[in-house]
Amino acid sequence: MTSLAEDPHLDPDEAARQARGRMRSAQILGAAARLMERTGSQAMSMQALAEEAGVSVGLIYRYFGGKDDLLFAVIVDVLDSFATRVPEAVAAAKPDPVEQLAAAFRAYCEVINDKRHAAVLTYRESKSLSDEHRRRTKELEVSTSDPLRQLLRQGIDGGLLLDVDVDLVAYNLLLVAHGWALKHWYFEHTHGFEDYVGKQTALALGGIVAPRYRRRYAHLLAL
Amino acid sequence: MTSLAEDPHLDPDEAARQARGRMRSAQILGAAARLMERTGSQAMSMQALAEEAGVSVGLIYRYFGGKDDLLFAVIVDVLDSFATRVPEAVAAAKPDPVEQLAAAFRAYCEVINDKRHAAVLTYRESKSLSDEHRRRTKELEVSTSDPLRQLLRQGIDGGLLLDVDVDLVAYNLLLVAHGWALKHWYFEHTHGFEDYVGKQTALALGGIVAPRYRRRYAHLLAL
Amino acid sequence: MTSLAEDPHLDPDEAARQARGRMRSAQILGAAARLMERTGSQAMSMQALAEEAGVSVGLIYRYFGGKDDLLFAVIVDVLDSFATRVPEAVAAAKPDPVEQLAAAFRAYCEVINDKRHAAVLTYRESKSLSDEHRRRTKELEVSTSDPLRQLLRQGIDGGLLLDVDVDLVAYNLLLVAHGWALKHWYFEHTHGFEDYVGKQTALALGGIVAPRYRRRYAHLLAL
Amino acid sequence: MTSLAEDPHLDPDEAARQARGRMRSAQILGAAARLMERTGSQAMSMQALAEEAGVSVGLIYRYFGGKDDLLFAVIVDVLDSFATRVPEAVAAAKPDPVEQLAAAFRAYCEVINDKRHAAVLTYRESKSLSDEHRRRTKELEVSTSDPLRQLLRQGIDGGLLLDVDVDLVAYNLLLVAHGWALKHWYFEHTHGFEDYVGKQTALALGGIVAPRYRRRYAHLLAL
DNA sequence: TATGAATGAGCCTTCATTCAT
DNA sequence: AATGAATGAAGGCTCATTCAT
Repeated sequence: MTSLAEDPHLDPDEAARQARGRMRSAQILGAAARLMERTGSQAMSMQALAEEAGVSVGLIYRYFGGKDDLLFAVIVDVLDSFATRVPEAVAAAKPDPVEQLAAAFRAYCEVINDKRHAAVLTYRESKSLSDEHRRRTKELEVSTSDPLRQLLRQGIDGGLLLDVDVDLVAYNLLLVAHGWALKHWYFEHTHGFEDYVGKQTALALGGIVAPRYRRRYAHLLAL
Repeated sequence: MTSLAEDPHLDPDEAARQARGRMRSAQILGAAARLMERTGSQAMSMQALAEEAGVSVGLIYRYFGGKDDLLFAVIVDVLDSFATRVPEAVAAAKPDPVEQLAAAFRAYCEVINDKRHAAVLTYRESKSLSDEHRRRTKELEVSTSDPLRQLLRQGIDGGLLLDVDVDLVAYNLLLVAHGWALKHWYFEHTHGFEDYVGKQTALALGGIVAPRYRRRYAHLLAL
Repeated sequence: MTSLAEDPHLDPDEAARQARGRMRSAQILGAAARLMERTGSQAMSMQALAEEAGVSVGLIYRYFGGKDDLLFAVIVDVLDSFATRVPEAVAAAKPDPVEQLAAAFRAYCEVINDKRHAAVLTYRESKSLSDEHRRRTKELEVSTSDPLRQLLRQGIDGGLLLDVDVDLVAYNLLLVAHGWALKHWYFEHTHGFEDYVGKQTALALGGIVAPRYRRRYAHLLAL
Repeated sequence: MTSLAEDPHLDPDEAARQARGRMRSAQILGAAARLMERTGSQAMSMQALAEEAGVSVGLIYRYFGGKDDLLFAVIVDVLDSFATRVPEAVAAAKPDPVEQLAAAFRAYCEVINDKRHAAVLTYRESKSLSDEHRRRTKELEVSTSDPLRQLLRQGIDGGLLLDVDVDLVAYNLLLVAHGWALKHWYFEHTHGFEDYVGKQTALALGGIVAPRYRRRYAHLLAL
């Protein structure tokens, strides 16, 4: 009921309980993402989810407020992954805006590939969210795309990129990254994931890298 | 549902009846698209649809087989518009693959703008379709994107465009066209429709027009 | 549940345990009465009761057989108070049937005032009891009202009271005593408890005291 | 949907529909009162009600907003009967406050006897009502008891009755009237309805009729 | 053609009860 | 003695679909 800030020195029982709780959450969340992707969030019945997750119906309600919160939690889980892994990828890339942009885009795609089931929900199920949840989702989406916008801005300011509409290009990159999940069933047979990311990177950068720097980024622009 | 080519020799009563029938269909279809866009197809109740359309529940079942058929009909209605208006736009454009490509893309965007409510359903509600309907929807989508692929192929063969992956670029163009409907609530405040189409055309072509022809298409590439 | 007369020779540990047990019982029983009065016994969830009582759900089941037994225990607790305190009040009053009747009535009212939460349950929740529990409740209610009937009979036999229907008058007195709990929210602002008891005593006796003895009981009959 | 004030000249179809609607309402309301009395309103399941009423579950929701509204409707139905039949009885009685008081009390008892199932609900189920419904119920109860208070006031002003607490006596009369429903299972074997009403009238009036007028109302005061 | 009353299967959610710790 | 995670049956309610008028 009352839970102090998680203290690692808490008694072991409490720690074990929390660990089991997190496991349960993940177990249910994963099952929910799978089912929602398969049939849509509205068509997913809680009984079906219980079966897929291997728990009882009642237990789902101990961990999540209800169907709405569950959808929200699945979406937040993806957006959180973006918030974690994209900055990591940027930090690991060469200290160059364009290289970092490519790395960020790849990171978006990788998260989407990892959480393919959940990623499409952002696009498909936003109407099923409550007003409050929709608002918070939009906030997260915006802040999630911030790295892209910052790098684009840096590239433009440094003369590496043409003076494009930053918001629009960032939106396109996200759209294309989600495109892998949306038509995954189609592309995984014709293109592999690496192929998809490489070609999309080349297409996207091809339209915005300043001509004089095209040679420098030839490894990214090669079709 | 199945309507053979109308017989011009039908008696006048029959003609009037068919006209009223088509009007009823459109009336219901429009209301359905609006409601589905507002809340998702699953959340739309047939009783709510009846009210929105200004008819009784029973009547909907006289014109459409059921809820599934209704969703399918709404989607087919959009895809039909593509099939009609894109070729028209191509025929009306200058006889140049790149010009025609731009015209086709604009036509896609215009249809999506006109039927914004219904357009998003293609992305959002495909999982709600029956297997048979989903199969036919995919078929239509593929044939719908044929003009793009043909024009890209022509442009590449004529040396006007770089040797890009035709399927991928066509997919991107459709993705971006639908992007207008998906984030319409966001862009309509920052970019107008014309702005959106112009900039997206420039971005897309900027990445694929062969360098030596960039000047010829400067009016399309201007950011 | 079943508690034999405690053995005074029990070891001290056992005694302490029993004491804690009784405290727990009272703690849970009080919380149950409060919650039941607030929302009805059916609407009271065992988890809510656990929270209100400050114990775990499991513990409730160690002390009470289940929800049904709990309701029964709450009701029995009130009826037990009647069985204890009414005879005490009668014994403490002057040795006169009418004085004792007034004292008994006052005692009923006092118990009801003390256990207002639980008292209404007798009226409101009898339908929620199992057949067996309902039977035993009725038995207790009847024996609970015995003092009233006996005193009325004595008064009539001694010529102090008119020859009224003993059962009916006893029933009325109980009804009016419970009336304090039923409309407590209303009367506590217009009449105080003392006012209520005094006036009701006067009204009830006013209708049944033999005319020739009205002066003797003027202190009870004054409106 | 839009229903003008009921016009007797409305087309016959509409009239027939309204008639059937009222029949359905009564059919469901009666079944609800029976079941609620038998097991309590909370324990009554909507499926059980549907079966008892001989309709489908869904239909209940066409006529009543839900379980809450149903309970409220049942209670209002009783209170409405009071509002109708008590004034009628007063008007039909001799033009004398005490005679009219007795007639009013009898009318209360008769309504309660007729709608025994529903009458107890006022006492038992008030906690199951929503705040708004409880407020409106209380309003109705107060106005329902107005005739009693008025007649008592008249009797006192005319010197026919002792100067008793009007609110309290009115409350007692209602309590005793409901007492017939509350312990009906007990009294119907020992007293008949007529016996109950007669004796209660005598008891109640016996305590409040001014001594000098006791002979005039001997027919009401005879035990 | 058109209506809308009626149906009932199925869904989300709650909660009494159990049991491993 | 005490906890609370876990279960699953049951209930309120919705809504796609039918059919008499």
